[in-house]
Amino acid sequence: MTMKNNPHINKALDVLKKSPLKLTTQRTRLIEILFKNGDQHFTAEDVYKEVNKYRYKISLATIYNCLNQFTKHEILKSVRLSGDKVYFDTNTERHHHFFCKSTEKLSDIKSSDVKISNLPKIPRGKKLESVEVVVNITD
Amino acid sequence: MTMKNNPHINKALDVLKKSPLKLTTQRTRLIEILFKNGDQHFTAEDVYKEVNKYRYKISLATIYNCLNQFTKHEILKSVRLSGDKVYFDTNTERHHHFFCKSTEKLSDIKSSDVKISNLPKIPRGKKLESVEVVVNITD
DNA sequence: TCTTAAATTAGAATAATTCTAATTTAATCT
DNA sequence: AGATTAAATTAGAATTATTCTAATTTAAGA
Ligand SMILES: [Mn+2]
Ligand SMILES: [Mn+2]
Ligand SMILES: [Zn+2]
Ligand SMILES: [Zn+2]
Repeated sequence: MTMKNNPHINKALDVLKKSPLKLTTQRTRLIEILFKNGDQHFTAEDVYKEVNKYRYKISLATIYNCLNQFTKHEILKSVRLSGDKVYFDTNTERHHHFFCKSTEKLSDIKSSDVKISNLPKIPRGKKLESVEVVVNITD
Repeated sequence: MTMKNNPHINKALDVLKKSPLKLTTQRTRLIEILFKNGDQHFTAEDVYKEVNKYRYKISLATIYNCLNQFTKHEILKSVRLSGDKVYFDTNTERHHHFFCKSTEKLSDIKSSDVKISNLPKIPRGKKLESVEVVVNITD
């Protein structure tokens, strides 16, 4: 009875099932672990450590493969910011972040909570892709 | 008569002279090259390639050392964003950026050109360090 | 000119991520 | 169910940006 019917997990598993990706043991296990507590931010290394606390082991290569595939299929979102590591985010909506330089942890800022005005026009010939706001904080 | 009295170069050299850093041939040369065209954004590797087009060679280790020291002494500013490489910026004022994912080039957005309102309050116990806006664009 | 702390350098080390190529497995097809 | 095969998993090697090490050189002051 290990935490059945968690809506975050089920939603992510549904997206996986509707994608062309195969439903493997590793992918199912990863989704169960990553989504069990709702919105989270983590690096590949975080996931590797967390996953391998359990009896079932997953290789680091597979963790990278899965996180990247999940991102491509919008089960996760990747967040790249100051620092060398890529963060993955269970929140795939458009939103912004606090980043604490002391703890190296991200937290969400709802897109609707920030109003950006007066943005200069996009350079000629280019098109807008996204606007990312990072609010850096410290302890 | 190699481009004497360029105000950008002179300003940067002045900051260097007022700092505790020694005035070496390599540092002077770097400042002459980096500041000759006003505001620029570049990676260490960019600088390495550019510098070594001239007869006077500077090692990659020295380029990293200098760029980092310059940043510490506010001759340059570092900009870290999506992607693995650190960018250095001759504009040390607070400002924001366009980042073109196709060309991997940065361009400036004046801080005063962007109005950010409704930012949620900083998490308890933390203090604000900076707000960075990156407008991602493509060709 | 002498002294010495700081700077430069080549090359080794590191760290996050991707790649390679061998093996296993999920899903489909008799 | 058993056979087939493209996709997935994996260990370990490779890659890339950056930092470190330790030997040598140099700037700046006495
Ligand atoms: Mn969240
Ligand atoms: Mn600029
Ligand atoms: Zn988030
Ligand atoms: Zn800039």
